[in-house]
Amino acid sequence: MYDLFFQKFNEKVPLTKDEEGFFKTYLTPKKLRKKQYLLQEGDPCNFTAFVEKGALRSYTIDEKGVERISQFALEGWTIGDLYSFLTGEPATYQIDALEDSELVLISKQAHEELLKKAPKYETYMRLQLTGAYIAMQRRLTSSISFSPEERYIAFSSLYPDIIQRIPQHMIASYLGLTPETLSRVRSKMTRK
Amino acid sequence: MYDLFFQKFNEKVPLTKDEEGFFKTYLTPKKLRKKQYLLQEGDPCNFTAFVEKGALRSYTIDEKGVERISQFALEGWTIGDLYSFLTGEPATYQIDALEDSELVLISKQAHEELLKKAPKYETYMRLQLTGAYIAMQRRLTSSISFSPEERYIAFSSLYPDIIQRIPQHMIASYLGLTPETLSRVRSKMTRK
DNA sequence: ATTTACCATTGACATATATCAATGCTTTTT
DNA sequence: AAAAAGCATTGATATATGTCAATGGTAAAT
Repeated sequence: MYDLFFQKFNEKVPLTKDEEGFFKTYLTPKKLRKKQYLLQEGDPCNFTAFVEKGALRSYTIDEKGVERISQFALEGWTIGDLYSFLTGEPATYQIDALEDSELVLISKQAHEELLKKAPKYETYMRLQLTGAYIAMQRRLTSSISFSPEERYIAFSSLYPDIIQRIPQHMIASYLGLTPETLSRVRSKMTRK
Repeated sequence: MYDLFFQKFNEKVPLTKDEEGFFKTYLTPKKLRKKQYLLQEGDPCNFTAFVEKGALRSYTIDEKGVERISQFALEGWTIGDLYSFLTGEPATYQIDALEDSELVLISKQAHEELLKKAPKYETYMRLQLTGAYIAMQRRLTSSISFSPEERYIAFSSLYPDIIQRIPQHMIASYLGLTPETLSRVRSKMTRK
């Protein structure tokens, strides 16, 4: 049930079996059907979710009803609304399942207790955040400096598994393009 | 010399005077003249720099010689190339001073020792990173979803001090615009 | 004090991307 | 099995932004 979670955790911070057992008491499993919400806009996000199986996305909807996807999460990734999680403010993102999924949740309460009781958890969190920060910086640079075609190419080579599993118009949304533009970019690429 | 550094540190993680004294032994002061480099592309970034006084920027230069500013840092901010700092890889960013500046450096070596010896330092780092992550997420959303005018307005209200002190064409670069476009956006705004 | 570098603005024009609309295909729902 | 929904593609057109070039002002360097 928590296999992948502990595999990833151990890659960052090695744990003994006893420690794993201790951590397990703070984790909550959750299953989600495709299209089901994990988090609705306006609710406070009182968890982070690790994806054992499946695929999710976080996104906003603007005044015109256009979806803006801010993040995908496949197996081994973590997803949530960090700002809301840390501040208790209502979430600005919505999260739902793109496929039937199995998650491992860490509630805000568990998070706070673990920070107090388990130094290894704080280290894990720091490393998680570091990775997320670097990935986001790369994406920001890409968004500001690169053309749609360059962004799509970079995305494809970084996340080939997402290209396989996720509808193209969602990738367009993630890249900040219209579906039409992405379609044209792709057709221009294959013609080359 | 380290006044602002410890003020900000204490806001995140309170320290006793003794602890401050302990931390001080790991810090290095540095002064920089306007236009001087703190970090050149290709050198590994073996420090993070806290700005006591002055202003800096980090940026890349693309094949065409165009500067892309990725970050500004005024008093109380921290700047560096986190990826390079953590991995030891050559830096992808350059950093230089926009005004005469006074910095507090934490070397990579100091960073690693502090992580081992001072749990409060790890907490401080985690909180720093969390804040940086949230700020970057906001900026990314802004970059993908908002028009140049909206981006400029958001930036102005978030960082009025930067608007005051930094040349406009650098703000354009940060926002991912040409200087001409930013100029026109501004003139359209005032005409309203 | 003079010269030089830096900077913001404006105009004319080119180009990339969005928007609106229609079509056919595939998958899901009933 | 039929209907509906979701999706990718393509065309025509509009709009926003970039590019190139010129100007005048201001601050910095000599």
